[in-house]
Amino acid sequence: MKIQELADKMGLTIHTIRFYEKEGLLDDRHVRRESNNYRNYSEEAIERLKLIKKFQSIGCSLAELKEVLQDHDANAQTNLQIIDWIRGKKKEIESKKEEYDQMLETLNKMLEYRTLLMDDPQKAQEMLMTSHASSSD
Amino acid sequence: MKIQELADKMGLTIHTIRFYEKEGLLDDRHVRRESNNYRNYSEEAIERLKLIKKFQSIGCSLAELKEVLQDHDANAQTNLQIIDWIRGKKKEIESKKEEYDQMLETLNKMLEYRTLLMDDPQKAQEMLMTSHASSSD
DNA sequence: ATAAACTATAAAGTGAACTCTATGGCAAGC
DNA sequence: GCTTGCCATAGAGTTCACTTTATAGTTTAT
Repeated sequence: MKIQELADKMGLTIHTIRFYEKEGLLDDRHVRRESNNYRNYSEEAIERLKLIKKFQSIGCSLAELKEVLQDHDANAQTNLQIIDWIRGKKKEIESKKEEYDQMLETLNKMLEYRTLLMDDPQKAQEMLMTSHASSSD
Repeated sequence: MKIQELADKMGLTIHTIRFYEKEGLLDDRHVRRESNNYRNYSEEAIERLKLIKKFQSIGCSLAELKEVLQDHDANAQTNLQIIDWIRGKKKEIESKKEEYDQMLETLNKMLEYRTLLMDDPQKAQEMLMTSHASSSD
């Protein structure tokens, strides 16, 4: 598979894919070269890019990913470090989920205030006086 | 309250606080000037910075925040837009939470694989053959 | 009264993650 | 065989959110 095809499949630009390669996020399990020097991507490349996207969406940096996506032929020390990293990430994600729950509460209060502001500005003003649950503190 | 005191309270640098002001995230409810031109922060500044931090932690850009934290003296049109924004954010957060749940599953599988790799590399290898739930796609 | 510690502004610098530009080689259709 | 389009590299440019630097005025302690 050539670069444009992969880019289309993944919703990325060819620039981004080459950029990831340059950053060491892809290796020869994912890209090889044809005789004309064109890049040729394997199916594993798709899985790798999906994994990158997934990790990115939870706030991992590319540098972090580079470490953790290393092949398992790395030494045991690295393996232990990766286990630590995974445990740390799990905790991060769990506390992030709690943060999100709080945020939903905040957004609900904001919505209540803004809706009231449309219907009855007088009452909205009163709401501001008694609590501080708006976007206008 | 002077800028250093606020910075200490909020765990920010004075540079960051001035930067937020320049970006329009603070107004005269939060900062005024003393006769010597020093900034003087109100208690509302603390609440505002807390809100900024909260929104930032769920991935809002400062530009986005500037829009949504505007005072309620904006017109009704703006108010409607803000209500839309809040609704959109709620959906975003809810789907983000689902993503996080999936991610936790992925991490658990990675952890299982990496742990097995320490104890019994042979079996870990077999695991790779039957499923694709590792960092080594 | 002088040093230190704090305040101010304006502007340049940084790092992450792209994104784009310039330049040129290959390939497929007419 | 020429145009169009995809591929290559190298390097410059962009955006965001700070962060640092340079320069200078103000306040506080000794």
